[in-house]
Amino acid sequence: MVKWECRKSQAKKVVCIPAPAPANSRPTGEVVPSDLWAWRKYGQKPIKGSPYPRGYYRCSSSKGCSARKQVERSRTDPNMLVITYTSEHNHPWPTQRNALAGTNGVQVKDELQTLEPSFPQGYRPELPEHGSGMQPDHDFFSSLGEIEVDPISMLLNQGFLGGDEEEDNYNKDLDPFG
DNA sequence: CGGGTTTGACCTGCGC
DNA sequence: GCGCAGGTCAAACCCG
Repeated sequence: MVKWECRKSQAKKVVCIPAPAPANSRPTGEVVPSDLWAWRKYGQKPIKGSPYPRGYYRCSSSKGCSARKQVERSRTDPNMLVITYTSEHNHPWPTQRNALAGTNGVQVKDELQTLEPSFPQGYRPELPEHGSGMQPDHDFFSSLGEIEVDPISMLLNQGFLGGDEEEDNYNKDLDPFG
């Protein structure tokens, strides 16, 4: 499901997820399931070999965050989205989406708790607490990859994907179109 | 008014 | 060296 590519000393994570109902997507944009991080789109380009454009997003949760992600639609499976994560967040969790609510800074947890019931295996994301300070190169994101589970896959694994067949299919025939 | 999205231009890397 | 394709920037626009 999750693939890590360690080229040029930079980890790149590629995840394949089923695209939400087309009716949900915007005319020119792709609707991406919330992965708890706040993303700001900064570009879009048509990709050669793919009839669908690719969107470029940056993390807007934190100013100095270098986390980026690319969202493109699989051309073998128009109903599938391929999200590529580049770099990682240099901050724990969104500081302007839930934590900023003012009520408290643990609302993020609430969101995860909602997901928890779907994970009988007992997966519990380690939410870095905002008081313990955050390391510039926190391994949080990486650890997600180690266990091959991350917020977005969590959302999708709930039932969208029956298995890895779709992903496998995507990876083995990448050239039916030339 | 601020933040996010859209969209064209610009820059860079790679293959021929 | 040139052209292509991918990636990023930045200005304009839109929405809450």
